[in-house]
Amino acid sequence: MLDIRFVRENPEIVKENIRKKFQEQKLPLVEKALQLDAENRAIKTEVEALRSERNKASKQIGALMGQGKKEEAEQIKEEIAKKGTKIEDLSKREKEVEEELTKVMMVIPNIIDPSVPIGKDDSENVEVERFGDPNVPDFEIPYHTEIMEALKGIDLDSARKVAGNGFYYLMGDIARLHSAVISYARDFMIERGFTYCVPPFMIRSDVVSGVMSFAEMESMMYKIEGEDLFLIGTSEHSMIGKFIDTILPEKTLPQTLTSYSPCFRKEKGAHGIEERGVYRIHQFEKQEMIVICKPEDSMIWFDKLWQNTVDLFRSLEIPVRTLECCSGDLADLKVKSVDVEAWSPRQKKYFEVGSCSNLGDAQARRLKIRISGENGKYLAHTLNNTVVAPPRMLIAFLENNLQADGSISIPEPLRPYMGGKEKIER
RNA sequence: GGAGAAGUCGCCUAGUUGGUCGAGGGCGCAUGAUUGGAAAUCAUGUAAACGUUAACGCGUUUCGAGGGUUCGAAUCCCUCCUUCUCCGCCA
Repeated sequence: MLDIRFVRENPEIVKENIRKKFQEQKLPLVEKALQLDAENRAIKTEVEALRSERNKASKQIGALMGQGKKEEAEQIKEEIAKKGTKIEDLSKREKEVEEELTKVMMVIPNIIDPSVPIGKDDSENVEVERFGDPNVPDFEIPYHTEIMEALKGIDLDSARKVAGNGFYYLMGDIARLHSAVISYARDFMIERGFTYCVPPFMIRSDVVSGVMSFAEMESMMYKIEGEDLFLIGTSEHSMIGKFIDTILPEKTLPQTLTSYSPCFRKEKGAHGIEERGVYRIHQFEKQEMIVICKPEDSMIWFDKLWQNTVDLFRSLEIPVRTLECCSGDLADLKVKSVDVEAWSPRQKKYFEVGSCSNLGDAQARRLKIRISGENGKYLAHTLNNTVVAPPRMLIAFLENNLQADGSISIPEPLRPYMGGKEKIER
């Protein structure tokens, strides 16, 4: 969500930004916002003048009543009553206009960073850098569920009976590996100075609309029946929500947090649930990192954040690359975003295992997350990034660590979390 | 889940027969005076959002949130949220 003042002063920049994101259908919204803004201010001027008049008169009545001059007071009362309906009408209109304006402002996309490549959709995302050699072994790598099943590590049939498609039972050493990865990732981030946090797994609707766009909400969030609660799609939601309506002193920044949570997603729309496996599912677990910082620091933090994920995967010998999200693929709230992708020796291509985003002040404006400093108060910047989401990362892990004999070698750093095991065998 | 109490300007607190209360006091903080310097003391100032203005300023709204009654609500009514105490239940 942009600042209405920015739109007022820079309508052409806002329009150009919409064009860059290939959302031409939203161009008329800019004019609409400007018109609603003008109307809003005109109404405010008028209604506030009327209210001012009424307030003065009310004070007069108070004074007269105090002096016992009832008749004079009654006279003024009548005069005010006549104007009352006009104030009411205007107030009503004021509210309508404000609501409409907010609605429009909610769907005008955030201004993207100048460094974001221009492109229509995900096919035009740009590879930035590769880390590690994408190796392909000389034996065949099966589909990840087959690797897991061979190790008695997954039961999708039971999961379908119990919860339906898009759920899983992880079993035995694979389940343990899953927990090991989460624990390892947690400690990895704690060592880098992040504060560990376990947040609420459900959040209220006002937080939901503060942290994501309406479109996202529709396609992602599960609502609890009969309650004003939603299951979180990622701990970013409750972690950024943690700062709703707060003014942070400058010296408390940056806030760097790493959080664990299960994540629940409808996955409605574009992709849907994959038929077999744990690539795209309704429920998974994730270690996340978020940063709240001063606006001038957000790009520095952006680079530090994705680097953390790259380092984590590299510490487990998994080749990765970074892929920059092009303008058309960038969610409306985001200023810049880069995906971390892991190498799949089976598919001989990279696939997404994490996403790092700089939201600028968009979430901060919706949630009123501000910073107080020497030069007054201003909106914070918010960022988030995946440390690791184990079910999906296990695909990369298993494919890259599979041995010719069907066993899985466990990289050194993970062994303490696996009871010292060096490999998982059939 | 049941019964009761409460939510005021960074913190503590005054304010319940509705009217000079957007709100008094204390602490904290800022500036100035005093001092060789500090402490102490004294003085002044100290919420946010929005509108308007070149600016000083002026105005509107906000006393947990949202509605209502009224010319006028921190004060009365309704709904919700949160906290505390007691009881019940339960990882």
